[in-house]
Order: sequence, then structure tokens, then C-alpha cells
Amino acid sequence: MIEELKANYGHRFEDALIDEIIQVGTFKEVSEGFKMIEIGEYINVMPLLVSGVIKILREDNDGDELLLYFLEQGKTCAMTMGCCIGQTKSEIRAIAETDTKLIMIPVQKMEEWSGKYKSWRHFVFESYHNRLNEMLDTIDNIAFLKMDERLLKYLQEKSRISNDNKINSTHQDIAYELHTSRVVISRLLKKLENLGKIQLHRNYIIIKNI
Amino acid sequence: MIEELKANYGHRFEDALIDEIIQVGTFKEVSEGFKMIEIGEYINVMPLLVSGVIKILREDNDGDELLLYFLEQGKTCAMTMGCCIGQTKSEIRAIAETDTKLIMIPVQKMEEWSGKYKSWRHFVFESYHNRLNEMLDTIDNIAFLKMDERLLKYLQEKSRISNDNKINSTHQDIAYELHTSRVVISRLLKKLENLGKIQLHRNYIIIKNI
DNA sequence: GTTACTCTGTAACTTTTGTTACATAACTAA
DNA sequence: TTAGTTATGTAACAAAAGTTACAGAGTAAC
Repeated sequence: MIEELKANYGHRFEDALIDEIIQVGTFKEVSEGFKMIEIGEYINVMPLLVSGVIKILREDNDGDELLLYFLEQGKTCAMTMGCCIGQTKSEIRAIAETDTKLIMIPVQKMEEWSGKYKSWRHFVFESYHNRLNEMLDTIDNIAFLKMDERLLKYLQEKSRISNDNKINSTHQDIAYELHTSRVVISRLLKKLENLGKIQLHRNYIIIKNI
Repeated sequence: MIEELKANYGHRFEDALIDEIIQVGTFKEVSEGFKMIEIGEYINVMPLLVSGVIKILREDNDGDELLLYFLEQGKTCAMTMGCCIGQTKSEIRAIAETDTKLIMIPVQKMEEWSGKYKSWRHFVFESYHNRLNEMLDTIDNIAFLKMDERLLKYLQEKSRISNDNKINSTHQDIAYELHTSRVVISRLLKKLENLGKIQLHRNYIIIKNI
């Protein structure tokens, strides 16, 4: 854990803070698909993402999902919503998009370190700031783009975060994350295939030249 | 200014912090419609909202607008995006929805006080947290609701924040904020009128029983 | 008043998205 | 191999939202 911590956060946290993280943090590895946070749960640890990708989802009253954004490995790890102040329930679901390594910090430390370490404070503010920008991005997508453009962006993003032009998703998977129906996705994917941008297969899609 | 500050923030900030705010803060009054922040601008003061309502808007590349949320008077004042860390440009536009009174804090103080005053730190975190929830709310609306439901919520919200069942907007105004066309809004408003929920007039709408 | 402008109402049409239904292909487990 | 399951393709239709066009009401300036 110590090497991973230093590799990802060593350049931004003071040594004293790194030491404290080693003291109180617990290392955790989870596999792809693992549900890390569920809507309505109380959160008492804050995850520092060391490697892997976590997807953050929103759900409405009817159980319909919507992908909000991906948390990526390394320094850009934003903290889990609402974990910091008060004991508020999680508004989102977090699922490991890939195998993921994390360091879990008890939430009380977050407050303590905020007073103590300037670098920690900056990290927290910056994480908030980044997450807000990700949310803005999501809003831009759903408010200003049509489904075909959203789908294209989704495929690009998926490919980018896994660093692989093969996307292991069914049409239904994609439909859930974009909050639309499978038929709509199949239709639009077929159009993209006809344009030569992708290749469709059972259970996976190859990105060609988007 | 001092009375307004104490009335709105006195119960949550330490006296020493209140004193500092009085030292460095500047009082500002703006009229309805005043553009407080424009997209792309750099921000170097953080506003504490004392009274009034500010609307926060997003714009896409084609100049199409979308209402994100309202900042309301008093303690729930969230800070302007991106104002705290680094010199990043504003991603949003802020316009006074009503006549508004503010206290402007130089941004350097934000960092200084974050180390010094626990209450300030809590205020900043809580503001971030609230704003994130408002963004989630916005996402819920545009992702999960149809335009008629969004319109209804919009009218309710407008009525609530002004504490008045008369809404002084044209159909075009509403169309801009919900990012749709005037014809669509006129159509849906007429439906709501036929259902007895509102009364339509030139330049204003009366909310009856939503 | 007359003129110009803004706002609203509405029809007719198009595009986009969502729904239902069904056929077939591909895989899985017995 | 066969039966059952899951994934995909596609047609046909419905609903929602966006567009174009125009008429007429209300308002403001002169």
C-alpha cells in the first residue's frame, strides 16, 4: 500500500500527512462490477483511488439508471459525495468499472486534516471542483446533445478509460447507462456501424475511427 | 452591512471570523437582471448572499441556455464555482433573479480562513455539498422528466423563490431557461391552463393550484 | 389614432425518441 | 445434440419534442 500511496499522492501531500494516511488508512482491492456504494447508504470512509476506474450512477424513483461520470485512477480521485459533512445518505451508486485499488480513510480524519494540512485542504477543494465540472459535463451531454451524439461520446469515454478499443458491453448495458431503451441503442449503433465508425459483435463493440 | 451579516451568518461563524469579514468584505447591492458573472470570466471574490436570489445558467457552444439552479438568500449561499482554487474561468453565468444584497470576500481569504476557522471550513464544505445536490436535482429533472413535468416544476420553483404566485415571464423567457422552443412552452402552458392549474396573461402567469 | 413591435395561439409538419412485437443468431448447460 | 437463455436486428407504430408559418391581440412610441 505504501508504494502505491506514494506513487499516486506522494508529490502532493506532505510527508507528515502521508505518514498519517499510512497509520489510519486501510488498503482495499475490489473486482470489476463490485458495488462500492449504494443509494441511501451512509458513508463513513473516504476512498482514495489508487488504480482502476469507478463509475458513478444516479437512479430515479422508477429504478431507471443514468451514468453520471467515471472516477479515474490516480490523483484525480474525487471523494464520495456527502461523505464529508454530516451523516447524509449517499445520493449515488458507485460501481467498480475495472478492478480497483483503494485506500480507505475514516471520515473523521478528513475534517481533522483539513485544519492541519494545507495540501489536504487543497486536495479536497480540488476534488470537489473536479466533480462539479464532471457534473456540468454530464448536464451538457443530456441537455444539449441528441442520443446519437451522447452514444458516440459514451463509446469514446469507455474506450478511453479502459485504454482499449474493444468495449465489453451489450446494447442493453449501454441503454441503462444512457437511460434509454435497448432498441434505440441498437438502432443508433447500427447507424454508426454503417458509417464505418464501429464494428458490432455479440457482447462487445470495436471502436474503429471515431 | 454588519447587521445583515450577523443576521444571516452570525449563528454559524465565530465572532473572530465575523470581525474579519467586516474588515475585508465589501457590501454590494445589485438589481434584478444584473449579470454578476459571465462564462469565461475569472473570479476573485466570493459572494456571501445576504438577501435575494441569483440564478445560475449554463450555455452550450451554440449559445443555447439552460437554467441550472437558484441560489437563495441567507445561509445556504453556495460559492461561485471554481472561485476557490486556482485561477480557472467560470463555467457558468450568474444573474440576479431579484434585487440582491451581497458581501464580497477576496478569494485569498477563503484559503486563509479554511485553515483558521472550523466554522468557515464547514461552511465551504456544506456549500459545495449543497451545490452538488442542486446539480443532481437538475440532472434528475432533465434526464428523467418530460418537458411538461419540468415546466411544472419550474413554475413551482419560480413561484416559491419569489414567494408570489404571479410569475413575470414570457413564454420565450421560460423556453430559454428550459432549453426548448417558445412554441413548445406555449403548447404545454395552454394544457396546464386547460387543467385549471394556471392562468395565462401577457407577460405573466398566475399559479392557481399546482 | 396610426404604426411598429412584442407576445401569444395554433395548425401542419418533421424529427427524434420510445414501445411493442417478433425473428433469428449465438451462447450455455444439461 | 438439444433445449433454454441471452443478445441482436428490424419493422411498425406511438408519443414527445422541435420547426415553420402565420394570424391576431396587446403595448409602446409617435
